[in-house]
Amino acid sequence: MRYEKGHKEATRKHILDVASRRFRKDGIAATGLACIMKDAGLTNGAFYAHFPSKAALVEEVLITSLEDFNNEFVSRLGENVSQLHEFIRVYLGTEHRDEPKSGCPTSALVAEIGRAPKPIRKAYTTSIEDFFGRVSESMNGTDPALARQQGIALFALAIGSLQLARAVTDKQLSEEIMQAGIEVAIKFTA
Amino acid sequence: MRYEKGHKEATRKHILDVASRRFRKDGIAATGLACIMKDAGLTNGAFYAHFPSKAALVEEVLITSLEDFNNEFVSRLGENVSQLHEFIRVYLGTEHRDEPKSGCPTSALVAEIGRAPKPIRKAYTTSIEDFFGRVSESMNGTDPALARQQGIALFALAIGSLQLARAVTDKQLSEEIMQAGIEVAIKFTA
DNA sequence: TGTACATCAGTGAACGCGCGTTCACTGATGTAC
DNA sequence: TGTACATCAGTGAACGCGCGTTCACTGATGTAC
Repeated sequence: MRYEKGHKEATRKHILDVASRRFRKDGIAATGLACIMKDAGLTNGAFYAHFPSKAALVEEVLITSLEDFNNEFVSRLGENVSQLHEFIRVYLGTEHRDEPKSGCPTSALVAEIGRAPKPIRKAYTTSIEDFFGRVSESMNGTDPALARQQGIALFALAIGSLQLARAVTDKQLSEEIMQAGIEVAIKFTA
Repeated sequence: MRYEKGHKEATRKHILDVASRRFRKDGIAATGLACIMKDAGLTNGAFYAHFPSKAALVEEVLITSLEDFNNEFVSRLGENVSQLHEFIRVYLGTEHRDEPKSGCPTSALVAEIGRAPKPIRKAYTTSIEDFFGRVSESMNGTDPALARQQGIALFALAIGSLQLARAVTDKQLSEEIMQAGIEVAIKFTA
């Protein structure tokens, strides 16, 4: 997050990083450009030297943050199932639940993406399709079609559980939701 | 949706209905009061004769729409598993995917609820806790703790799948996501 | 029965505010002769 | 080496607009004598 003013490409990347965290924390619609630029240590007007509009920023944030997440996700997966189980435990853990700003972009933003204009939804579709491909590849098994189906459903289970765990105020219920997601996911892929 | 002006209680209910649909369609943050009141066939100022603030409206909308959905959900469930499977097929169907405004409030709003002020999150927690209780009751089986765990995970899988299916632009991928959710859910509860 | 007043739901203009966006400008750095 | 000008990233005030909210008002209905 430390960066020097003056180098345009670095500033652009910096704005993307700041916006990506803000969007995941507060939502896209609820995050203003002024607030992003202030967080980035810049003034309002500088934004339009880097992006043509808020919509363009959103699109690029989604592409880059999903790519980053995909890379991190796939790097943690390997050939054996225990690595997948370990990942699910981290995904449905209190740290990830309590830090949406540095967490999975899909769980934070998927509903808003569903309501967004087509270019944004298209950018998301490309990224998630890539993700599904990588996940199903990493899931070993004789039947690749089944691996893909299980990969998709497991991801849906994970984002649904995380969102529920984030929404409820009761800590015990929140833990229970995450635990249910973990155990059912593990049972199903065992 | 037909209603007569002049009876305060009916107008209040009407505003709640209209707001509930708008929130599910466009999101809470993105929906303005002026737009809700216009949809309801009333003028701006009338709002504050019924609700003290937008936050109060949101809270009440969540309570009532979740209650309505719970009632509909539970009424469709019975003692046998095939009814549960039938419900999942409807939940993860094209009609529900394409009509969020009359669909499940959780799948549309859970992420925004997670970011909302505590009173709103508390209202949601009460409703969803009630829902989990009813679902686990309706799932027959010897072990009630297991029924509850499966009920929670199944719901998480359903909302996650629906949100993903709504977000992607590729129709085929969207169908595939819903199908994966249905098949995994059925396999798991068979 | 007719008149006077109270009640009540809803009207519509206005408020301050923050939004996304624009633009004339500043000040540091690079280049040319 | 010094001077003149171009380039470039970023500044900060301003734009129109729609937001949530307020409030003086209207007009229909209910109540009292």
